[in-house]
Amino acid sequence: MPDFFKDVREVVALIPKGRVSTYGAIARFLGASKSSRVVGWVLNKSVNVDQVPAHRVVNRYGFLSGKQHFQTVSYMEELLTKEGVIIKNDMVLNFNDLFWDPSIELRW
DNA sequence: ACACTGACCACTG
DNA sequence: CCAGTGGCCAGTG
Repeated sequence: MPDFFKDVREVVALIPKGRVSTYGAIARFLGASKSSRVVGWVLNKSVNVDQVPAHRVVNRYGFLSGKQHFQTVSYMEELLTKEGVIIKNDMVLNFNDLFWDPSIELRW
């Protein structure tokens, strides 16, 4: 298993319940060599991995761009709603407040 | 080896 | 303030 798989999953696993992060934020945190596309791709391959809360990762506008890749198209929204995140028209409400940026939150 | 495809994003005009 | 564009990089055919 390539390292970046582990890296991405590690960061995603750190996103607190009820918060969301973005592909770009994770990519930047992992280093300039990583692209946000690759982050999305890793999550795509991680759908079946329970330990990775892929539903907490959205694009920079708070849009649920990955919902189509879950078991059902409403599953991502269900999970987030269950955690207290309100979704309206596939968008995270109050996204700015819920946004969790690893390069800020994980700064030692 | 080559071209194309993404759960993306920053920059430009 | 937009829409367009180009870079990003791993996988797939």
